[in-house]
This record gives sequence, C-alpha cells and structure tokens, in this order.
Amino acid sequence: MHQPEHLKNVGLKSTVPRLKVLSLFESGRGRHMSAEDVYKLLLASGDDVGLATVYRVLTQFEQAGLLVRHYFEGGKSVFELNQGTHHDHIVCLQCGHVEEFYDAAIEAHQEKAASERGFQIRDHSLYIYADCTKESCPNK
Amino acid sequence: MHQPEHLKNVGLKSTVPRLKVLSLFESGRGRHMSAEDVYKLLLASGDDVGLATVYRVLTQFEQAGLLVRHYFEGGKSVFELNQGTHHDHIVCLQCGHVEEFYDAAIEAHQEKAASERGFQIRDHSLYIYADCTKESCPNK
DNA sequence: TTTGCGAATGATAATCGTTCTCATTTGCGA
DNA sequence: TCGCAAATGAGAACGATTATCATTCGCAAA
Ligand SMILES: [Mn+2]
Ligand SMILES: [Mn+2]
Ligand SMILES: [Zn+2]
Ligand SMILES: [Zn+2]
Repeated sequence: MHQPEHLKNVGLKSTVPRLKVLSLFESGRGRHMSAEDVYKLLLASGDDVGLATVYRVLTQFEQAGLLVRHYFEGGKSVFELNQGTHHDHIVCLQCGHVEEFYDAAIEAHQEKAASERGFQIRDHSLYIYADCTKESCPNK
Repeated sequence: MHQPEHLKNVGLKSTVPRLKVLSLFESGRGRHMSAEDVYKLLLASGDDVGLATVYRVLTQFEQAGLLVRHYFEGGKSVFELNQGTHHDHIVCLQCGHVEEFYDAAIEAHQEKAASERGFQIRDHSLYIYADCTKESCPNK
C-alpha cells in the first residue's frame, strides 16, 4: 500500500523508524493503537525503535494526515490510519472492544446545532461508552 | 443553595474543604473547572486547601453525583455542577468559550446506533470543536 | 561513489496532571 | 468531653508525554 514515496509526498523524509510505524498500522495488527501499543509491537517483532521516536512519529503522521488521533477516556491518545472517511466510536467499558460507526443523521444534527448557535464546526468527537454482547466479553 | 446536610445526604461528612469546593461551584465563578482552576481560585480567595484534597474531593463529588466530569481535549479533567439534565458541549477553538446544548434527535440516534450493534449505552461524550462568533473572540 | 550537513534518532531527563503515602488534624457520635 | 475512624495536606510517586542533546542517518551536491 504505502511506499517510501508516500512519506515524501507528505513532506517527511523516509526513515527506518517512520516506515516501521507506518507498516505496522498497515499490517492490520491493531487498528486503534496507543504509542505504547506501537512501541511494544515493534519491539516484539524485533524492530527496536525508541519510545520517544514513536511519540514523535505518531504526532508527525497525525499532522501529515496519515493518522487520526483520538482521546478516549483513560488519558492516553489512540491512533488509527486515516482512511479518508470520518466515523465515530462505540467503546465497550468491559472488554475495550471498539466498534466504528457513521450516522449521517447525527452528523447533520450536529451541523444544525452548531450553526444555529453561531458556530462553524472544525471538528468533533463522539464516543459512546457501552457494554457489548460479545461472547468473549467479561460482561458475560 | 447547598448546605452541609447536602453532603451528608450523599454519604460524605461535612468538612471545611468539601464545603469550600462546593460553594465555589455554586458561586458561579466558573462553570467548567479543572482541579487546578479550583485550587487556584480557592487560594486566591484566601481559602487554602491542599491540591491533593481538591483532587480527592472532586472525584468524591463526581461519584456522589454532585459534579459531572468531562474529558475535553488537552489531557485534564474538567468538572461542572450536576444539574440533573444531560447536555453536550461546543468549544470554541479560538477563545475557549464553551456553549452547552441538548439535541433530542442526536440522543435518539445514538441510542439507535448502539442498540442496532448490540451495545447497551452507559455513557457518551460529544464535543463539537468550532469557531464562535463572539465579538471578543480572536477569531475576529 | 564519496562527502557534508541538516534532519532524525534514542537514551534519558524533565514536565504535567493525577494518585499515593503517611503523619497529623478533624468531625461527630457515644 | 472523649475517642477514633475518617479526612487532610505535604510531598513522593506515577503514567503519559515532551524536551534535551550527543550521535547517527538520509540524501543531495560534487
Ligand atoms: Mn476508528
Ligand atoms: Mn456543561
Ligand atoms: Zn465487551
Ligand atoms: Zn471564540
């Protein structure tokens, strides 16, 4: 999918740590990952990259539009590949399972609520915290 | 408004620091406040309370249902008086002005989106980040 | 290719918000 | 008024993230 040129196209020089982080996200070995997640997965696969570099690269990728950052509850940022289309998230409070959804009606009502009050929307975040019904979920 | 009995009613003994924090929220000197905001406002008014106590009391008030905690972007928790009715927030990215709103249609669609996917909603957070149209806003 | 240099990296220190520890104080029922 | 569990406050500890800085690397010019 992505090649070294992709990094150049967004103004970042192609380096080993950057390519490793990008290919991890593209490998599908984790969709919503924290800096620590990325760091540990890279270590586990023998690719050792400094933790500080992981943080730097994630922020650079976010600014370059390659990744999207989320602030779930819990205090740590979570990143995912930017695939162009916006979506919101449902997070299971028991098992942490994250499901993505997009609801055009909700998006439209948000736009309406903001413009009625004289605001021009730049961004928004909607997280639904819930209990899921997966078999594997401790929530029996 | 609130009196010492209110604390007892929610299972907390009436202490000086707790009463000070509660009356600060009730004074209207700030609606959405972080622990640091509360700490500094109390110090400024001559009521010195330890920072650790401020954190403890805010968490206790949240658990007791007196306050609601929000996780705005920026990494720090923000609290406001729980006035019984849920609402969401629009935050101006330029001046930080926060406006509250409630949209029954959005709430209903969230419920629908979650139940359709087998989730039982426990909580949710919706923040709209925007540019406001206040005269005082740097966003001219 | 080799070279040169500014950008990138990684080990580690520092920062920030928050929680923990523990000796001291306080609220409040007996 | 006492007694004691609960609450407080100062400061240490913590987890996530950022800053510092000496070393290494990417890459373009020669
Ligand atoms: Mn997602
Ligand atoms: Mn509010
Ligand atoms: Zn679950
Ligand atoms: Zn504004």
